[in-house]
Amino acid sequence: MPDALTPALRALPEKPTIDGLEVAWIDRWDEEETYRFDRSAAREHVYSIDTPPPTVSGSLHIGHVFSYTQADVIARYRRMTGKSVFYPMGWDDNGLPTERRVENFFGVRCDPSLPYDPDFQPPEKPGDRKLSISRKNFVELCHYLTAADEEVFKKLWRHLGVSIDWSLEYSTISSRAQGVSQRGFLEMLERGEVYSTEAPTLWDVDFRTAVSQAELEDRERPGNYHRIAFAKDGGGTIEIETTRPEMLASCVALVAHPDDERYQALFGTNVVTPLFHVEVPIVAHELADPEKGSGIAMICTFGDVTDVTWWRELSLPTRALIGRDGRFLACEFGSENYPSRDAASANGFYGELEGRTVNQVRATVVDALRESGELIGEIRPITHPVKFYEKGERPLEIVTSRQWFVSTLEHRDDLLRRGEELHWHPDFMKHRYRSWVEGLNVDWNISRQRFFGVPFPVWYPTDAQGEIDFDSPLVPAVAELPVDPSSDAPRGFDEAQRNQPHGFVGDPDVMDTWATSSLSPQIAGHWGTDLFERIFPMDLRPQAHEIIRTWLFSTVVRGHFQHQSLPFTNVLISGWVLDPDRKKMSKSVGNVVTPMPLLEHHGADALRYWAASGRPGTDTAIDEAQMKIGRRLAIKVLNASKFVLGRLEGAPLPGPSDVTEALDRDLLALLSELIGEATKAFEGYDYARALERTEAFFWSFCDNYVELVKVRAYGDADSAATRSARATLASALSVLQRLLAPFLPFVSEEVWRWWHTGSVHLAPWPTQEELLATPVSGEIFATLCDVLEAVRREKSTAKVSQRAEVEVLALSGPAEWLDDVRAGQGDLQAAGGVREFEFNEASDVAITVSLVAS
RNA sequence: GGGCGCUUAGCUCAGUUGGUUAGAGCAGCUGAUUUACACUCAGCAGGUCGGGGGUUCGAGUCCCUCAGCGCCCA
Repeated sequence: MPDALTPALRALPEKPTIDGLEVAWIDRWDEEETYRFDRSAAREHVYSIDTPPPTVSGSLHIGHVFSYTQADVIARYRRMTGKSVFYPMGWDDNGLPTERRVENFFGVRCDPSLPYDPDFQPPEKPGDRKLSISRKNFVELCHYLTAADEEVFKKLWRHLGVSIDWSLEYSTISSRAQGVSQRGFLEMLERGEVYSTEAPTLWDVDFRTAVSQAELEDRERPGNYHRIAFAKDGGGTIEIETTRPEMLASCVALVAHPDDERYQALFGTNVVTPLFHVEVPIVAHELADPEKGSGIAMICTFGDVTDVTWWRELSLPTRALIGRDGRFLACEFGSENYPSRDAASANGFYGELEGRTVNQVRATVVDALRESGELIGEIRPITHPVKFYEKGERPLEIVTSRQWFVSTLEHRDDLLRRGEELHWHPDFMKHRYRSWVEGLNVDWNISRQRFFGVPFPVWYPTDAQGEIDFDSPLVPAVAELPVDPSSDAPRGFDEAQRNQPHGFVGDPDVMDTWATSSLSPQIAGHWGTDLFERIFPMDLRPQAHEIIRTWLFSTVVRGHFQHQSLPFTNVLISGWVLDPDRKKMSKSVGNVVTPMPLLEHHGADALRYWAASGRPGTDTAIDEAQMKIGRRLAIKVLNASKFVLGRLEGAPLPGPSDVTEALDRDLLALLSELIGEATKAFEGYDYARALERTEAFFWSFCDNYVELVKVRAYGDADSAATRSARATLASALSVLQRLLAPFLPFVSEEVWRWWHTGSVHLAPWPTQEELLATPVSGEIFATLCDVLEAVRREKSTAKVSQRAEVEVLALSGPAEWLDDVRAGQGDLQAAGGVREFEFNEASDVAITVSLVAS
C-alpha cells in the first residue's frame, strides 16, 4: 500500500470547525510544495492545463470563482490519478483595458512623440485634463498598476484553493513572453502566414486603433432612412435609400440585385451624385437586397463592411474621406480620383465638410439635399444593427491603413478540421467554433495602433526620397529578441538613420492581445526548451464560451501554423454566472457580484461546491442557498470523520481482510460501484455528476450505514463482527474523503491528515481493486435501509423519539428478502431499538412496527 | 435569416443505450432532543415532465411540429 494511504491515527480535535482551514492549509501546501509540477516527468505522466490568463484590469467577479473551480476540480482529480499536473497561471495584461484603466486611474494619456522622463511621477489624483506622457512612461505605469491588481487576483485563487503551481507564473507582456511572441510572428512571416497591406480596416475613432472581426459586436441603434435622388444620364432620377447620407462624397457606384427587374435596363449606365456631381456607374451584385429600401443602394468607400465587399469584388475606385480621428479629410473635386461635372460647386460645398465629424457632416449634407430638392419625402426612422468595437462607445468607421494580417481565410478548411478533432466538453459547443470559422470574412488583423503591447519586430527601409518600402521588412534574428523597433535599430543601421532617407523606420504598432495570448502554451511551457515537449499539446483548455472566437480560435490558428497540431486535446467550456434573476451580469447594469465577501462568509469549500455543481457549459444563477449546502456538507465531512475515526481508536486499524459481515461487504460493493461511476464521470469531464453521486452516497453512509453499525463498532475489539465494522468504516471513510477531495480540498485535507501523514491531494484516487476482491451481489444495505425507514416512519408518526423501543418488528416477504434482513438483524436491533423480531415468508414484502406502549 | 441550447415539484436541478410507481436538495408542513454533528435527525406533502401529433408492447427520454426563454453566427 502506498505511503499516502498508510493510516496513523492521531489525536482528534475536541470541537472541529471548518473556519480558518483555508489559511492553515494554503501555507502548508506552499511549504510541502503539494502542487509543484515534476519537471522531470515524461509526457505520458503529465497532465497539462492551458489556464486562461485573466486580464486583471477587468473586475474580479464571481464568474472567476465558477470557472476556475471547475478546472481545478479536474486538475485535482488528475493529480490523484498519479499525473504530474502542469497547472500554471498567467496574466494577460497588455491591451486596451489596461491602457484605459491607467488613463483614468492616473489621469494621463500616451503621446509617443514625447521623450521619456526618468523622473516622472504620476499625479496623486487625476487632474481635470489628461496629462500627456511618453510611451515609455505610460508603459511603466501600466506595469505598475497591473502588478498591484495581480496580487488581488492571486489572493483570490489561493483562497479558493485553486491548485496552481505558482512557480510557473507568467505574464504575456513580460520580456520573455515578448520574445516568444515576436519569434512566433517572425516564423509566420517566414512561412508566409502573415502579410501587411494597406486595406480598409475597422477602426475605432475614440481608441484610434484598428480592431479585428473577433472584437466586433452588432448593437441595435436607431437610424434614419434618407431617400436621395441621383440624376440619370438621359434625364430622370434614381432614388436610393441610405442611413449614411454623410458618405455621399465617397460614393463610387449604385448597386442593385442582378435579378431585380426594376434595374435590369440600368446596369452599365451612369448616374450623377447630388451636391458633388460625380458620375458613378450602376452595378449589379447579389448582396444588394431588393427588399431593402428602394432595392438600390449607394456604394461608398466605406460606409459599412458590405461596401468593402462590393468595392473589392467589383473593383471600384477608392474615395475614402474619413480620417483616423473620425473627421473628414481634405479632398479636391475635379482631380483624377474625384471627377466632378461641377468641381467648383462640389469643392465649395465640401469646404463646409472638411475637418468636421461624421454627425456634423450628416446634418450639413441633409440640409443641403433638402434645399436642392434631392432629398425625397420624409426621413424615415428605423432601428438597425450597427458594428461596434466590443469595448467602444461609437460606431466603427472603416479607415484605410497599413496593417498586419494573419491568413486565416485560405486555411478555413484546415481550421474547421481542427475544430472537429478537438474534444469539446460539452460537445455541442463545437458549433460555436464552426459557425465562427465559417463566418470569417476578413483575415485576422493583428496590428493595433496602441502602446502597451508587444511591438512588431520589424523595420522598413527608406529610399532616397525617404519613401518607406513596406515590401522588404528588416527583421531581427531570433537570438536578438525581444526587440522594440521604436528604440532599437535594425542590424546594419544606426539610430541616426531612423526616419531618414536611405535609413529605416520602425513599425509603430503593437500586436493585438490575442496575437500574444494565443501563444499561452508556448509562453507557459517555455517553447524551445525540453519542458515544452513534456507539456505540448496541452491536455486541457478550460475557458468560457464567449471567448471561443477569440482566445480558443486564435490559439488553434497558432498551433496549426506553428506545430501542425491542435494546441490542446480537450476543451472544457464553463457557463456564465447569472444574477439571481438569471440575468447576465454586467458592469453597466450594476449586478456584478464580487467573490471575496462570499468566500469569507461561506468558506472556500462552500463556494467550490456551488461552482462544481454547475455542469460544463451550463449557465448558472448565483445561489447562496447552494453555497450553504456546500458548507453543510463540509461540516458533515468534519463531524463524520471525527466520529468514525473515534470508533477506530484504541485498537490497531483493521484492514480490508477483516471485512467479513454481509452488510459490510455489501456496503463496500456499493462503494466500489460509486468509485466506478465517479471515475467514469471524471474521465468524461463530468465533474458535477461525480460530485452529485459522491455526495448522495456520503449522506446515506452517514445517516444509514453509520447508524446501523455504530453499536457494533463499539464492541469488543477481538470480535470478528466488530473488526468487520471498523474495517468497513475505515475503508469507506478513506475512499469518501478522497472522492470529495477535488471538490472540498480544505476540509478533505483536514480530516485526511487526522490519520495520514501525506496530503490527500497526492493520495491515490480510489480504485475498485482496493476494496473487495469478491463483491457480494445482495441488496442487504438497501433492504436494511427500507426496514429502518419503516421503523423511523412509525416513530415519527407516533411522534415519539427515534430512540423509542420497538416491541415487535414483524417482517414478511420472500425468503431471500428475509435472509437479507437477517444478515443485519443485530445491527437493526441496535439501531432501531427492536426487542423482538418476527419473520414470515410471504410473496409480498410487509413491515409491521409495534412500538412499546408509552 | 441560419444554428445551438433550455423548458421536469413553489425554487435550483438530476434523470446515461427508451424499461417497475419520475428522483434529489432547498423552501414548506409535522415531529424528535444533552446526540459525532441544531452548521442535527426523522417523517409528510408537493409533478398532465412547455403544447400538439407520431414511432413503439412501452416515451421525461426517439421523430415531427408549435410556443416561450437564452445564446452564437450572418
